[in-house]
Amino acid sequence: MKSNITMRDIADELGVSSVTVSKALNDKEGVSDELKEKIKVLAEKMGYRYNAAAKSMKEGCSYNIGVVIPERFTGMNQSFYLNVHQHISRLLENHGYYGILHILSSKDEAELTLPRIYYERKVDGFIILGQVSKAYIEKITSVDLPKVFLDFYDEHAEIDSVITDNFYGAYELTNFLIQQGHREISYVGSLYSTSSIQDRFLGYYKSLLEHHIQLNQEYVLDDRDEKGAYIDIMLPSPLPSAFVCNCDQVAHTLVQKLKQEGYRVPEDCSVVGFDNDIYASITTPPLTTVEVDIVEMANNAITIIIEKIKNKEKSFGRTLVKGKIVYRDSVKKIEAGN
Amino acid sequence: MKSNITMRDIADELGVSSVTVSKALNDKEGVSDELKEKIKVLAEKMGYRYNAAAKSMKEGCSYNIGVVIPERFTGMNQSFYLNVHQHISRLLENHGYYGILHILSSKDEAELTLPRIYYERKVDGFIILGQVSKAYIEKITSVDLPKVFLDFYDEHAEIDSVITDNFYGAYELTNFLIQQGHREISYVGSLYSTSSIQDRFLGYYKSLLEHHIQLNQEYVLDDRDEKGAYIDIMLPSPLPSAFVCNCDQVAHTLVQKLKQEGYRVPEDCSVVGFDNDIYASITTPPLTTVEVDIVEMANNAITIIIEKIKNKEKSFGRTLVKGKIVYRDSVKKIEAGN
DNA sequence: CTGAAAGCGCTTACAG
DNA sequence: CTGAAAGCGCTTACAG
Repeated sequence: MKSNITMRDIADELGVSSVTVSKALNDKEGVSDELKEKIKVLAEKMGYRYNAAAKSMKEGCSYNIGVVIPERFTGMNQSFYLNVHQHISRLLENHGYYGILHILSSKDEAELTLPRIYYERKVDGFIILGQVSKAYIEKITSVDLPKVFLDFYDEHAEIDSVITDNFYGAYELTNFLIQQGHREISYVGSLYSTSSIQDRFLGYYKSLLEHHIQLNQEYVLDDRDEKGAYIDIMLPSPLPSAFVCNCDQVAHTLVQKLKQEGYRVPEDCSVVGFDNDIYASITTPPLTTVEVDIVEMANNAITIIIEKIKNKEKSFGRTLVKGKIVYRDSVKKIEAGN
Repeated sequence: MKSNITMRDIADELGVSSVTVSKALNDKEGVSDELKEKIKVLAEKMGYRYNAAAKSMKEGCSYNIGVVIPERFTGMNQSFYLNVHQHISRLLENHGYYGILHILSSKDEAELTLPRIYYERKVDGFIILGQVSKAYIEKITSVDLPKVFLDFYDEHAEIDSVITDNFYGAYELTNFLIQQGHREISYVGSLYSTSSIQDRFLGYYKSLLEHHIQLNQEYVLDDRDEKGAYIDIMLPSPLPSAFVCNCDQVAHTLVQKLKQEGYRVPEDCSVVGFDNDIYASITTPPLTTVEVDIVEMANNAITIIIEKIKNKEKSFGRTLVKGKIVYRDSVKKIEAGN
C-alpha cells in the first residue's frame, strides 16, 4: 500500500481535476453522482487517506482540544480525571475532534507556563479538568481560545464551567441521613481546598438548616492541608452518629480509622461519601454515596467548547449536572429515642 | 492579543523577509545574532504562536502519536492503562510529540475498523496499549505506520513490543513463597486469556520445576471467561497454602472469597498479586506483589516509536522491563513440619 | 547574512 | 457538472 496518495493522484488516475476529487470525497455539490461514486471507489482502492494537516492549515483550526489535568490529580489513587478524559476523548470523536491530554506539572502551574499545545496552535480550545490555582485561572483566561472548566469553577472569573451539582447532592444525602433518624452529623472536608468541597459542605449545611439542626463547628473536620495533601482526620468527641464525607476516598479512610478505634460501621456510626468511585465499593461496608454522571459532564463540556469554537462570543456560565444517590450499606436507621 | 500573527507579520513589521523570521525563530544558520534576537523579542511581544499545521503539511508528519486502548481495559476498576497513557502523554512532550488517546470500541475491534486518527493522518504512529484480538493485530500490522505494542505481544506477528518481564516477576514471587516454606501453591488466572497471564503462569511453573514441586493441574484456577469477564473462582480442595494471582484485582477478589469461606489471610493461606495497583494496597492485609515499572515501560515505547518514525526499517523485537517485588503482609512464613 | 521562489495538500470562490 | 487560480503558513534549496 503506497503511503502518500493525494487527491491529485486520484485525479490524475481518472483524468479529472483535484477540485472534483475534493468535492466528491467531501460529498459536496457539483459532481455527478456517477463520477462521485467512481472517485470514492478509486480512493478506497488506492488507499487514500485524508490529510488533516492540509485541512487544518486551510481552515486555521486543528480539530484538537487540549485536555489539561493538573498533575496532582493524577496520582495512583485518583483515576477519576483520567476516566473523564477517556470519555471526553471518545465523545470528541463524534464531533470530528480529538483530545490531546496535557498533564499540567505543578512547576508549570506555579510558574504560569501555558501548555505547549497552546504555543504550537495544536488545539482549538481547552478543557481544564480539575481545579487549578487562581493565578493559573487568570493566566489561561487571558488566552484567546475557547475554554471550559470541568469539575470546578471560580466565582471571580468570567468562564464557562461544567460541574456536578455538589450542593444539591450533599443536600439530598444529608436529608437522607436525617430521615434515617440522625441528628449529630459531621462533615469531613477542608472547606478552603476546592469549590467542590465547599459546595458540598453548603449543601450539608442547608439540610441542617431546613431541619433546624444547629451547625456544630467541632463537627466540621479537616481532611487535607493547604497543599491538598491528606492529613489524619481528628475524630470529635463525643462521636456524631453520622459523617458526610466530601469524597469516597476520604470516607474510606475514615471508616478504617473508625474501625481501628473500635467503632463499627454502620452500627456505631454511619458514613456517606461522594463520587461513587472505586473507594465506595471497596469499603466494608460499601458506601452510600452520590454518583457523579461522568458521561453527562463530558458531554456538556464538549457541546459547550464546540459551540464556542463556532461562536467565540457565546457564554454558558455554570452548567450543573445532577448526581444520583446510590444506596448501599454504610447508613443505619436510628430508631427514635435511641 | 491579536490571534493570527504569522511570520510574515513579524517580517513586515521589521522590514525583513519571512524566510529570515523562520530561520531566526528556529535558531537556524544564516541570520545575524543581532537580528535573530530582535525577531525573537518582537515575536514574543506580538504574541506569535507557531503554526504546527503548516509544519506538519510541509514535513508530512503530524507529531502526534495515537495511543489505542481497547475499551474493555478502561472500566472503572482498570485505571492501569489510563495511567500509562498519562505517562506516555507527558513523556511524549519531551520529544516534541503529543499523544492522542483512542479508545478502541469492542465493535470496532470486532469489525476490524482502524481508528479514525489513522484515516485522517492525524498520527505518525501507534502505541497499542493492551492486548487486542489476533485479527486486529493483523489488521493494524498491515498499516504502514510505525507501531509498538505495549504490555502484550504476539509471537506470530513481526512487531515491536514493550512488556513487563512477567515471566521473571512471577518466577521470583513464587521463589519467595517457596523460600517461606510453601509447597502447595496455586496459580489463579485463565491461561488463554492474555500473554501476560500465560507468561506469569510459566514463571510460576519454572519456579516449581526448579524446586522439584509437581505442577498440580487442579491448582491452576480460571479467573475469567473467554471474553475476559471475571468469573467466580472455584477454590480447590484441599486448599493450597499459597496462591499466586495473575493480578492484584483478582488477588483482592480471592482474599474476599477466602474470608467469606472462613479462612484467614495470611494465617490460613498466603496470597500474592501482580501489578501493585490500588487493589494491592486496599486489600486487607495489603498484598505482596510485583510492581510494574510504568514510567520505564512508557519511556521504552516512546523511544522505540520515535526511532521507528525516523527509520522505518528499524526493528526492536520484544523489550522486557523488570518489575520489582513489593513485600507486604499477605504471605506467612511456614515453619518446617507445619 | 538575506531573500525570491516553489511547494506541502487541500478548499474556496469564481468562471465556463 | 467541471476545473483553473489563489491561498492557508511554513520551510527548503538556491541565488545573490
